[in-house]
Amino acid sequence: MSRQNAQILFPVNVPGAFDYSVPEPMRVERGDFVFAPIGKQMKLGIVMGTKADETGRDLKDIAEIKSTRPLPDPILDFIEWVARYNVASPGQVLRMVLRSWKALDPSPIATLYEPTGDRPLNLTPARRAALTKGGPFPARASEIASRARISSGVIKGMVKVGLMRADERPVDPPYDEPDPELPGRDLSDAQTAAADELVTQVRKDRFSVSLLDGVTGSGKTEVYFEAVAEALRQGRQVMILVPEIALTQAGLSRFGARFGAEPVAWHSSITDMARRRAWREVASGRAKLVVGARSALFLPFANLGLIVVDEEHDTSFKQEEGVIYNARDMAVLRGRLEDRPVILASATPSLESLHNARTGRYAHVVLPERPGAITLPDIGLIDMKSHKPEAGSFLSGPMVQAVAERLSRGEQSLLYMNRRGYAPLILCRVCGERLKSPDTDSWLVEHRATGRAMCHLTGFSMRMPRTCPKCGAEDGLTSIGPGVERIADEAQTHFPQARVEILSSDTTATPDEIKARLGRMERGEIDILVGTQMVVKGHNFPRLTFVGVVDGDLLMGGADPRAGERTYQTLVQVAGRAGRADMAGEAFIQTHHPEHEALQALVAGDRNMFVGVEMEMREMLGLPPFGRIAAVIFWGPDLKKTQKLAKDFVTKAPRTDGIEILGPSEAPIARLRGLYRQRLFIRAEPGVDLSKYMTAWRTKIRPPAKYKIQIDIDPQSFV
DNA sequence: AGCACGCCGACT
DNA sequence: GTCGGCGTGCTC
Repeated sequence: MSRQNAQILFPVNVPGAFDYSVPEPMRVERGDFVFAPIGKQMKLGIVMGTKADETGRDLKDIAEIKSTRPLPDPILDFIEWVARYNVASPGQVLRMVLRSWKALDPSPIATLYEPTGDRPLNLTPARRAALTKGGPFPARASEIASRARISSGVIKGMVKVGLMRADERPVDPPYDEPDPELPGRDLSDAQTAAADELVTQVRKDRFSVSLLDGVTGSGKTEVYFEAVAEALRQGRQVMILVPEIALTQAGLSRFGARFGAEPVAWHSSITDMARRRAWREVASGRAKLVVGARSALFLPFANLGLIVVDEEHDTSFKQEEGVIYNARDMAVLRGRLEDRPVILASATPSLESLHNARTGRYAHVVLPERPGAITLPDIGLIDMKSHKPEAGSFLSGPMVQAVAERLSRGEQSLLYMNRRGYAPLILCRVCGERLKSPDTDSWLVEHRATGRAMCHLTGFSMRMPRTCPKCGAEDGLTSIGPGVERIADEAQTHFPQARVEILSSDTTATPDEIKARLGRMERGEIDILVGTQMVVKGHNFPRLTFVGVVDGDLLMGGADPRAGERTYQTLVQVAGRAGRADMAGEAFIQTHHPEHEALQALVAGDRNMFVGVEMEMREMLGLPPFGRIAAVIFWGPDLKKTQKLAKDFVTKAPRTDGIEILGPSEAPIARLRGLYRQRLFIRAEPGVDLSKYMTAWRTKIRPPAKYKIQIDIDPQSFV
């Protein structure tokens, strides 16, 4: 038998896999974890393929095979496809998969302690503290000690006298198994029919995509739970992707209630220990139900049975840094490579998914409104041209009137303002200076609650200055435009006796505060809640009967072709907060463009009308889903040279039919963290392999040091 | 990613 | 005169 050669992919940013020689008697196969020397270091890599050694090319030897189960074939394919599709290196994608590869080793063993249950009356204070404040058990002595503020010697002493039990156990125990046989909520006939359709797809056990399309309150979650239950019954694992914001304890407990066990949560801010445990249990196939943010896509499921993307239209599924990808699209890709069904669920599906459903590529499972259940409130538009508030105010007469009515009836109002802080612009009346973030073309936002001026893009923050930093004028700085804080102030001025609170994802608010605020809102202890995007999702406030959208135009204007779609989706979700229980709801949207089709469709409660107009526009312009778009951003420290890089790049464009180049031009945020930014759009006709085209193009030019070319396939953000 | 080589500022 | 700052390039 001849010596084996192996292609090894390392989790580093190199163009592809490297060739190594496999010393006999070692044999490797695709998916094996190996250690091999790369440069001066020994690194973990994955065998992507093997072949017999031909010409004795001088290759380094693989050092060691790790005796763990190999990565399954579908995820290896997935790594290569994701890299190719998004014009990234496979090594970067592998890095996302191997985030917690240390979990391959057996779980570390630790001595864990738990109370025996014995509770004599005459406990010393330290021992009592260990039992009452030391939990949850079992835990390491050091954890119990720090929670109970005692020394760990106390715990050892308690073992001796039989108050605690010590056990050698794996630190990463398996999770509780979800139980698919627990009864779900009662489903209506329409829901049962939809659930049956999804269950049928799961039973087929093959790749398929179903778009589960149902208005807020139609019970989408309960319906796809049936498909989840079916996959669990088959003994398979289920991956559920949700927008980051939905990964709250409240969001997860819905799953716990249905399946009798909390799902495994995966997102960017879990602890290292939780991450390692989750990765290990997912890779072994023991973790059955995983609910995660977009990065959960890269978990190495051993036995995947179903993928669900909840709120599939949500923009937070787009990763904008590092490897740029759209998790919704990659979820469909993963489903195809795993040959398993995918469910995309939304009350306001993306136009791309709707198009795929209409052309028959996706199954379209539509949930009608539940009879008797109140869904969308009555929606009215307030034309701000005829209902102009006085200067420095932002709530129109009809809006204030609507809130006043709710107050007098003891009902709640929600004012939606998708801008954090007090005012988005600080302007000097004397010299006209606009306060900006250092080295960045982005205004500083005034935050009165903290007395600071902050950049929401770079995280820069400073004490709110008293004098103009440019001309030194005192009292020249004015706050321009509204943020949630300012709207809350204005509401409080109108209604001094009302209980007004703010809900925004701000640095000042801890998760506990936010939870407490939501609780107060649910219990009716708040009259007027002023909130950002954060209030949009999933909360049910039974006494909320009025939603006021302060600025219905925020997302419109500008050159973003998805603005209309996003406005529509956001407004449907916001308006849907009102009147979910048995009280009728009403929503007002303040706008300068009441004629806009997104708003007209909203008032008419006619999604098809909006979708029709929007699709026509997209088709005419050759935009997705009727064509494909890529964006290229050029970054560099010198404006002229960055412009030149962009122009040179354009001259190197491979000549192909069906490609149109738009630009280059200055990016909307023309300078960020000291770097200038130029931007280019590429529009491709449907038949063109845009990823392949961009890859070929990218290899033709090498940016000078400190200059960067970033490619974004299917951009969502036009900033 | 991480390691080495490289070319310019503050130390004995 | 050297130590070391991190900017740049390379790893089968």
